[in-house]
This record gives sequence, structure tokens and C-alpha cells, in this order.
Amino acid sequence: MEFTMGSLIDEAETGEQPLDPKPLHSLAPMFPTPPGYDVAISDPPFFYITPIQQHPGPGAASFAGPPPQQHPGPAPASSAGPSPGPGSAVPLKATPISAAFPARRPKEELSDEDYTPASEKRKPSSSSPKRTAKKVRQAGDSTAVNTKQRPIRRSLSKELAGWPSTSDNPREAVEATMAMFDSLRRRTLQLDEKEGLGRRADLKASVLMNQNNLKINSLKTIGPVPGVEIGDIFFYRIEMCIVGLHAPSMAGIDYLSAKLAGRDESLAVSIISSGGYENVEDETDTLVYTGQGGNSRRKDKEKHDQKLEKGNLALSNSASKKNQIRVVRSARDPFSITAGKVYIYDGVYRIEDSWMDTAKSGFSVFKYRLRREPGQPDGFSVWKMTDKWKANRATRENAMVLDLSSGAEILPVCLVNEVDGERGPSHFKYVTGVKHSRPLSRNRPLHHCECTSVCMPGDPNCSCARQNGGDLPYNLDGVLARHVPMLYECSRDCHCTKDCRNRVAQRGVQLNFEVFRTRDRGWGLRSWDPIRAGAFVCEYAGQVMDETNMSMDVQEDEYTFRTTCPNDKAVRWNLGAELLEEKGADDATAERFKRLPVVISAKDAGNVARFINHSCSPNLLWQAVQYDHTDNSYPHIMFFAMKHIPPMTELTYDYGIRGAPPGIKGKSPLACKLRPCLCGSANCRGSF
DNA sequence: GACACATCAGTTGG
DNA sequence: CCCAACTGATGTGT
Repeated sequence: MEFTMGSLIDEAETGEQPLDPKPLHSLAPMFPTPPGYDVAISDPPFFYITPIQQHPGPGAASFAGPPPQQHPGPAPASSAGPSPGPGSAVPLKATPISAAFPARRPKEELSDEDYTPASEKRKPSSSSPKRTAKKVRQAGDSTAVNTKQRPIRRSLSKELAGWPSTSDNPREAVEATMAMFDSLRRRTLQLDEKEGLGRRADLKASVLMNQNNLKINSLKTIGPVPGVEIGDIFFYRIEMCIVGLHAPSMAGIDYLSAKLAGRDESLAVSIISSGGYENVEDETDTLVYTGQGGNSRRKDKEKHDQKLEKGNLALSNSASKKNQIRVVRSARDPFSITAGKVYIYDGVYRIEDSWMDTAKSGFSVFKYRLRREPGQPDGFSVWKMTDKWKANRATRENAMVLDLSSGAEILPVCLVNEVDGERGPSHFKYVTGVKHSRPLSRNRPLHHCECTSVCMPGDPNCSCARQNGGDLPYNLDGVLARHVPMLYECSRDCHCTKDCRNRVAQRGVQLNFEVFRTRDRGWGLRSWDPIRAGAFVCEYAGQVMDETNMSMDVQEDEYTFRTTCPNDKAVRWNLGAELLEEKGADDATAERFKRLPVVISAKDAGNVARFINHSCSPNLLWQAVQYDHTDNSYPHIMFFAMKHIPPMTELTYDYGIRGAPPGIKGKSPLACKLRPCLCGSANCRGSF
């Protein structure tokens, strides 16, 4: 959060850093929404936030149609609806997104109405709890007959009118697509868990993306995929399908068939090395990859020799053709309870050797040695470094302090400077929580539930779920399902245990942080661990001030947190979740995100959050959280990841337009002192 | 607990 | 239409 005026580092110095944190990686724009929004007042049940259209973004000219690369030919057979006519560039020609979730709330007739395919007689008994992808597909196919525009569909196309296209800004399109997928996935999981069918929300979200033509880069290409950067991480195989990095949902080898390649032989385009075979992946610039097949996990299938067909044949063709092959490596997700994997895009490689070998099973396999193309940014090698540091913190180069928190945090906070001669930040006391300067109003008793062991989604007796609008705010994996105006975690008066899923932020920081010297923005914060979208990052700790009594001097302090009203990017984080709602006027509307009087100063005392810099395209959002008192004007300010954040990526949030007097949102910025913004993102507002 | 293993429900494209 | 594919979540046993 430190801001250093006019001390730009010489460019020459920047090339030699052993670690290139790739600032653009995290600072790329997410949504082309103008810095404003409007709360829709018409059709309230169907849409909530509408981008202001008077200032169309650069992508507006291309309208809302699917990205040009998409479906250049006939639509895939699986969704064989006729392609939209020239005038109907609306991407959501298929089933309304809500249709995938019929009978969620049987009371609402809208769901049935919307869901039932026109060609099918509506059956009131469609409330079968099982919502399969097949159902969705049927609905999608038949909507071709259904020309009537339903409100929900209109709202969807409105929502997505500003949707970035790959031709406009590929990075933006990838980030928006990833954000949409994970928002759909988190909300789907949250709703499914309530009904006890919380399985494969990733696949369900993928089907929704497919139905609504939201997948991008679906034309297979050799070499880099537009908008996907080296080092990008994925928590599901299907995420890589959706952005066009790797098309097969399970198979490790993606290839162009001879026909698609326009050649007489197929060519491999992408491989995933994720531990299923006996690959050699210790080196960061070479990889010995095993061909596919013969390795079935199923008991009823016996193992056999690999055959020179499909992916193996394509890899062998590529061995002589020497074309670029994208490589995705994998690692264990350190925070997954269920041995989940993280997939890391590591750039392009070429095959330099291939041979046949005998696997441990005794059957013959194909082997391919690939070498990474030189000159590419760091990808998987960053993981190797952070693994080493986590195993032994003393191996961190240029570390000035091994634990800035002096033991206050569960995990030490490293302080490093690889940029200049600064010895460290000015003195402050490290504290992990907030201190209030005046007593909080205690006019209400602390909320609490009677759950005996842990709170379970769908339990109508859990008063904490009720307090949160009926949903437990976190999924089983501990990620925030939706951004909400106020989140209520279980309190000390709750009867549930400390490992209840509704106690996440109160448990404190679980990441290996480092405070590091940026090139031009003072100190910054990043993590040695990967952080998935929705994961808790840290609280903004410090002294809680009373806004009304604050002087202008204090307001200008660079170590001050104040809320802005509201953070439109954070509100947009729920986009996918909102599209799932059959009714949602009372859900995440911008109107409900009010500016809060809470102001926190971390000047004299604070935690890692005081080092988080501003960005106009941030990777964190703040979420108001309550659990230890009842004064909703002064909640805890908790940061959560807005997207998947690879290790060593700077963490940022949107400070908002600072200094604007309360109640005047985004107006008269000249009336207050603004600082120039150096975030470097395409949507940079220039100051904050 | 951490892990290995089995099973089950799924998508995708050849 | 069928099937294989380096899935992912859950359950069982060590």
C-alpha cells in the first residue's frame, strides 16, 4: 500500500531479476464495464445490474455475439440447433441459464415455464431432483423452435452485451470466461449441497457454458492460445477446455486430426502431465511424457500394450514435424482436502526424442522427451522455487526478514527486496486483528446456531444459514460462493465446533506470504501458494477509526482502508451466480452493497493487508464479515481472491475512488487529492 | 490423518 | 452409437 512518488526504477535493472512476477499477469482487465453501473429498476425479477451503455467499451462494436473464432463452421453435433441468423447475434440462443436448474424452488412457476422445452409437454412432475446434463441438452436443442424471447433471456443478453470477445482483447475474454465458469460452479455447488447432491459442479458449470456459447478459442491451434498466459493455473480439467487450452475433458493428449490439420497426418497440440503415468518431470525445461492408453484404472479393464493410434500417433507425427506443443503440468493443491490438483500452463515445448519403453506393469509404452522453448516466461519453475522455500525458508534469496509478523501469524511472513536498496518498511506493530477506538453498540445479542457438530447446508434449523439468506456462505472446499453485502460466520455462541465450514476468515491467514519491493509502487504483497478464486486471503487489520471524526490528514494516509460504494468489479464477481437465480431481486444487487462507515488505519499497527497495492483490475475483493459483535457498521474487512492467483503474483484490490465525500459516489474527484495509478492495466482509471 | 484403492457419475471427441 | 480417456468426489481400508 505504500506509495512512492516519482522513484521509477531504471528499465535496465528490471531484466535481471531472478523472479519475474509478471505484473501484467494479474493486472489484466477483467470486465470492460465502465466505472459505473446502473441498478435496473424494470423487470426486477430477472436482472439486476446493467452496464451503462452510453460509454461502450472498445468491444461494443462487435456486439454481443459469440467470439468470431467460435463455431466458424456448423455447430457441434451435440448442440445441433441452427446457427443464429445474421440479426440475432445474441449468444444465449440456447436454454436460459436458469433452465438448468428447474424446480430449485418449486414455488416459482417461472422455472418450469422457462425450463420446459417447447416441444415437450410440460409435466408438473418435472421436480425430479436429478438435473442431468442430458436434460439440459434436450432443452437446448428444442429452443430452436422456441422463438419467444423470455425476460430471463433478455436479461442474459443484456448482461453479456459488454462481454469481451477474443478478437477484442483475448486476455480479457479468458479472464471473463474463467470468472463466469467459477462463479457458476461455486453457486451451483452451493445450491446442490443444500439438496445433498453436491457432485461435479465443475461439469454442470461447463454444460452451462456450452449451452450459452461461452466457451472460447474452440478452434484448435498449434502454439499459444490467445489470452492464456504461461503460469496460468486451473483447478479443473474442464477449465482448460473452456478457454481452449486443451480440448479433451480427460485425455492427456490433444491433437489435430489429419483433416483438421489440413495434412495427411495428425499433429499433437497440447499435453497434460498430471501423474497418471510414469513421466519424468523433475527438470523444468524437459519432460519425458508417456503415451496414452493401456493404463486403465478400472478393474474390469485389463492393462495392455499401448498402440500407435490417436494421441500417440499424433505425438509421433509431431516428433518428426517438430511443431510446438503446449504443456500443462500439475501439482497437488495444497489447500484441497480431497487431494485436488492444480494445473499449470507451462508454455510450448517441442519433441526432441521418442522411443518405446516397458512400464512397471510390464506392458510397452511410448515415450516422448520434450524440451521447453527457450525465452518463455517462468511457469512451472516458479512452483519449484516456492516449494523449495516452503520446505526451508532460509533458502529464500534476498530475504531481509524471515518473519515480519514475529510469530503473530500461523505462518511466517517473509520480507524480500530484489529491486533496490530499501531496507524495509517504516516501523509498525504487527497485529493480526482489529482494535476499536470506541465501544461498539451492543444492543443485540450475538447471533448463534444450535448445530451440534458442524453446520450443514440445507439444514432448516441452522440459524446461521438463515442469517446468511438461507445459504451457508462457503462451500465445502472453503471458498466463498458469492460476494454478499454482509457475511455472518458462526460466532463464539454457536454450538458448532471450530472446524465448522462457516468459520473461515476467523481462522486467520493460511498462506505463505511475502512482502516484496515492487519496482515503482513501494512494497507489495504476494503469496508462495496458489490461491483459488473465492479463497480467503487475509483480513485488513489495524485500528478502527470513526469516519466522522477523521481529519483530512488521516484520510490521505496510505495505510488506511475505507469502503467505496460499491465496488462494481466485486459486484460483477457474482455475474454467473446471478444468472442462475430464478428470482433474485433481493439478491446481490449493487443497491445492497452500501458504503460502510468503517475506516481502518494500519499506519501504526497492522498485518500483511497494509502492503496490498491498488489496482484498477484487482485480483482480490473485500468482503464484510461478522462473527464477534453485532454492529454492522463496523464489520471485519476480509479479502478473498477474485480469480485463481498463481504463486508469486502480486495481490491487489481496488481502493475505489478515494476521498470522495460520503454519499457522492464517484463524483467530483477533483475535490480531493488523488494519486496517480501505476497499476498498468488496460482499464486503469489513471488515479485513485 | 495421510494415503492407496475402488467405485461411481460424468463430458468430450474420435 | 460406442468407447476410451492422466476426472473428481466419495467411501473403505490400512
